[in-house]
Amino acid sequence: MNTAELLKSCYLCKELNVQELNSLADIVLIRTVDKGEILFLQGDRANGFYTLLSGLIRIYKASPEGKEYTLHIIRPGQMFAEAAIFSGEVYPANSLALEESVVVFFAKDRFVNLLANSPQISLKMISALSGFVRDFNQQIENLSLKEVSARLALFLLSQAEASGQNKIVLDTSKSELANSIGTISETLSRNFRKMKELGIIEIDGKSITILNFDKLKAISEGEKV
Amino acid sequence: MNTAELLKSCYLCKELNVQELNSLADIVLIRTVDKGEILFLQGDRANGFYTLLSGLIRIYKASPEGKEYTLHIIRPGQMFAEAAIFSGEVYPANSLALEESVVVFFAKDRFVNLLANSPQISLKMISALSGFVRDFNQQIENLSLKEVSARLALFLLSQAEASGQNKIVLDTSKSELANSIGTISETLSRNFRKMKELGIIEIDGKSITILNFDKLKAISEGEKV
DNA sequence: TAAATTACTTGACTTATATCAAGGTCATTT
DNA sequence: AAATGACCTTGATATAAGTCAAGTAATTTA
Repeated sequence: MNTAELLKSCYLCKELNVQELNSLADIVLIRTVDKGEILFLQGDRANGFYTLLSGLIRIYKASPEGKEYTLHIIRPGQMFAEAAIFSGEVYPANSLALEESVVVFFAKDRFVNLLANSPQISLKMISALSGFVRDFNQQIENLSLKEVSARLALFLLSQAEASGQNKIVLDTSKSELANSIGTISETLSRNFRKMKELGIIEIDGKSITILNFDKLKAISEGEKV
Repeated sequence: MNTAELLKSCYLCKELNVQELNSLADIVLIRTVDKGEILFLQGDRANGFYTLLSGLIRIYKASPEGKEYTLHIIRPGQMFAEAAIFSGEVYPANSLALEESVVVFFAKDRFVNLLANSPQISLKMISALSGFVRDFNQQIENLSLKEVSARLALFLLSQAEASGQNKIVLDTSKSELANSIGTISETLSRNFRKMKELGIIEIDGKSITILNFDKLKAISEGEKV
């Protein structure tokens, strides 16, 4: 895969078109970091920020007494060390690869230059990130719905709404779905069965048909199943 | 409060300094929307995007058959209708104030102009939003820790780490804390008591002192209490 | 200061859901 | 066609946490 294609997987670049991705690709540096390797240390001169393409990075500080504490665990797609580039000239924390990782380095000078010349790119980045902020906010709201049935109902409704159809075809395994709505496959399975028995949905493998939208909506709003 | 101060509460503007906020303030329009009022309709010409300062906005579409469905519920701090400004020239959905709301309108032309002249502002906006994306991601991770004790331990540790002290003073009510870690006050109360009995923490009203960091860490990682 | 309101704690009870264990279904390989 | 393995379903059980109800402590109002 070329650099532009790789970049696309970052939250930051989600809205960019091929041309824009290419102009970004020209100014970044892609680097592989081995498991256990240090990417930068607290106090190192900070000339830019990073995004993570794959792997896992730990950002941590060491207190004067020598105790370490974790500030962030960085997951693929995320940007990190961006605070450094204007709050000061050095990284305020250490970073360590918890797994073999691929990172993208954005040199501050070149990045600012690019933004100055293409405000359209700024706009798209801001927009993309705002969208994620909104979605994650929503997801946090949803996860605090206590019942699995409510979260499942919400998932089904949002899928149906997004496609404009009453038939949903899962694009993941049911275990993954379970995980994404904050439960386990057994519980998901039981919830599906219950809804099926009540005539709310019909299931055939990965395809689910909604038969009773109103009931599903009521469940998503907390009604007992 | 003046416009610049109001703007500061948006995710977008979190990193901006007074001067930058002022230059933004010069190009935006603040508007109050009554409960039940429509801000824009699907198909309306889109010259810019919004952020919400207070209130609650529903973004929804109407299907050809006349059925409505909600795309997003916008909460204070969030940006909305930003997709419109480059994907097309019209808003792709309707927006309705569910409560009396205060919104900020950013005209696209003026905003792009500002970004082009001050790439520093772009950089800070991108950085601020990236930070929120990371934090929310983290919060989603944390909420899916099944045990309340683990979530509470995580909260205590992160507070202590942030302040560098082993004494935490809550800046909210305990009910609010309960809600923010995804439980209710009774359960929180019982968890506090348990930790107190085990000598892990000491509580006096709103101030909590951590006596055993290691144990707390173990609990945050799933150890039974 | 007393009364009243609000916030927190505690106990008894119920329930949703995770866990453990077993069996079934489906697709792919041999 | 039999065998393998991944995924899903189902049942039995245990338990964390929510609900309901009552009491205590803290704060505000009069």
